[in-house]
Amino acid sequence: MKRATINDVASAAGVSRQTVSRALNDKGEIDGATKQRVLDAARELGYRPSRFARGLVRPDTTTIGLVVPDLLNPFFTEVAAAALEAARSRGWHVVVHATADSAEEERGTLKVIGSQVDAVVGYFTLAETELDRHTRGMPVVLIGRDANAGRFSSIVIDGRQGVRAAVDHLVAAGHRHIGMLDHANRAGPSERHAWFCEAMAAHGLTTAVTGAQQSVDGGTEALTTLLDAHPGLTAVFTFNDIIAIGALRSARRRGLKVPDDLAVVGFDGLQLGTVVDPALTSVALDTKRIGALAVEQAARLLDGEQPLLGDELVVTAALTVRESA
Amino acid sequence: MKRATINDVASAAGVSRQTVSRALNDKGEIDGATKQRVLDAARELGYRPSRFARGLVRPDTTTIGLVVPDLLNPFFTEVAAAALEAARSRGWHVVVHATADSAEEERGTLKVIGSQVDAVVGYFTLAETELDRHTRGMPVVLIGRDANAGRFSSIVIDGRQGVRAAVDHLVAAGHRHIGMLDHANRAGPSERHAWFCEAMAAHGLTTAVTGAQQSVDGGTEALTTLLDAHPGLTAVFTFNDIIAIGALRSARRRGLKVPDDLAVVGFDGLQLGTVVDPALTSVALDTKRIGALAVEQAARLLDGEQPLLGDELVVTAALTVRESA
DNA sequence: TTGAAAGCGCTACCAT
DNA sequence: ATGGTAGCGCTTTCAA
Repeated sequence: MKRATINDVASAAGVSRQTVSRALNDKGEIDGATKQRVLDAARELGYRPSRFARGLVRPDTTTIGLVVPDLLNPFFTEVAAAALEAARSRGWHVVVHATADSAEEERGTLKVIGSQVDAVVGYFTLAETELDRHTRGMPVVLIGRDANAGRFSSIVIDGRQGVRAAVDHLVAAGHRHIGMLDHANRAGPSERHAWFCEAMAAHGLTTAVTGAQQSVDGGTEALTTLLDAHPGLTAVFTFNDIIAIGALRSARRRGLKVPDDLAVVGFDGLQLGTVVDPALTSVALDTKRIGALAVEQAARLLDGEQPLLGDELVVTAALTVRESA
Repeated sequence: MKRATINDVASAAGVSRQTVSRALNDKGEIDGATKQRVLDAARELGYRPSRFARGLVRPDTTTIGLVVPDLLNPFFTEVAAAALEAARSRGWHVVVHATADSAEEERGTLKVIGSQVDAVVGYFTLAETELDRHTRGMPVVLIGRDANAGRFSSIVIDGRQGVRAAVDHLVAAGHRHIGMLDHANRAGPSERHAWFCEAMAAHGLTTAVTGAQQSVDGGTEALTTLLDAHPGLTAVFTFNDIIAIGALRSARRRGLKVPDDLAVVGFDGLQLGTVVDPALTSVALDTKRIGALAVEQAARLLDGEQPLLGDELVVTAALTVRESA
């Protein structure tokens, strides 16, 4: 069944389109009875004005697509909340999509989103060529990808300093045997792993690594695996706070006191880290800044202004010392 | 500066509109050189096709507005994730707005969202008359409001059974002095408070209540206040899990063992409750169902199908016993 | 108070 | 391979 249009309502009510428009938009200059008749006809037909036809005539509204892997992961939620706020302050709309870290979902999202938004902001794992194909000409701001060379802008996450500070902190506390719980769901070790190794190497230390699923349970399991293989470890650095919280739980189950028997340092600096006991020490990212920066860059791209470049797009991490290390 | 249209590109490239359209949409039947010329002109002018004009011509896309108070509260995030998923499976788009629990923001959201979405789903505190005024004729599905009488549908949260089960559970464990940490940020006690009192009364018990801000810190403070005033309490029921987690922390700081010295029961059943120690016992709401149901009802309203009615819109709560009680 | 006509930007269809 | 024409559904002049 086709949707009723303004013309259907007009003929049903025995008036012209513009009269319908007047009735629906509470314009003056219309007879009370006529108005009522039109309203009734509209309800009768289940008429709803077309957003598109309206948008075509009315002043522009900007809508951006925000793409995150998973809204249940607090990190992405914090970024999303920040992006939403930044968009709101500009009077923009935000369409949110979750891709579950799947390339297939990313493609689907882009296809669906393509003609519905003015710009896309968010997390993608797709290759640039494919991204390009699906977003022809639309401004795209990536987060956490080193892609400022090509067609895309990217908010770059630089955790090198922060991770270095974390390792320094651990070493200063006397730790020499520090392991890492990296992520496990993609090909190869993470950038965070590289930063960690670099920092360790600066102290002349080596390390042991285990991959963990990106969930609390994943962290719990992974720490068990890691400690079974390397019982001498006195500290662990994790890919993110979620995994760290799992590690905390695992340590507790083994009867290890944190931070005395085992120090734990996460990455992300989630607010969530303050509700666990002991509160999580973490290499903190400014999630607000990430979201706001991404939207800001999208705005510049949309307005044809000078886009942010190089350092302006970099978000650095800083060590937040709480209780777990 | 006005946005470039397809006509601008056409004249710049010295071709007709349709040729521009072909070039941009990768249609065949176009000379390679021409296509390149058009693409160059488009980039030159910063041309981006109008979503609205496209939408007008292409098959309809449904977009709904999802309104939540706060994306940083995991409860709403869980509901939002479920709604997103339900929408995705229908090929719908979801525009997300956060209102920060402010009536002013709600109004702003409705105004902005009004002509941009096909239906609105979510949390509102605005009076029905005002909601009506801002949403003229658009389907609206409220969550957690008893509004199925008027123009609006609402997903009703019925925690009576669940709260009753929680109190039964506590009483069976020997508790007689059970307090409550209610919310504090609105006028009057909550419905959850009423359910709680009712369940207590069924056991011939009375209770003591303190209001808490809806945050972890709020819960921490409130439990301190409550216990200072009523040192004899051996258990507390809280408005939600966030507050309960704050209470857990407060108990720990007082040196109280949970659940031995103080049992704690939350409300919401968040996944977050499993990462704290002890894991939180909670009256659990099926957040997935809430989100899915709200979208389902929106779908029926949009399609003019028979909407869900009465019991079909009710989501009940069930006690999830973990470690804290 | 109401209606007729124009046009928003785009794509589909039919010519050429 | 390219262009002309029509029309998507709506609002906004301008007349009546």
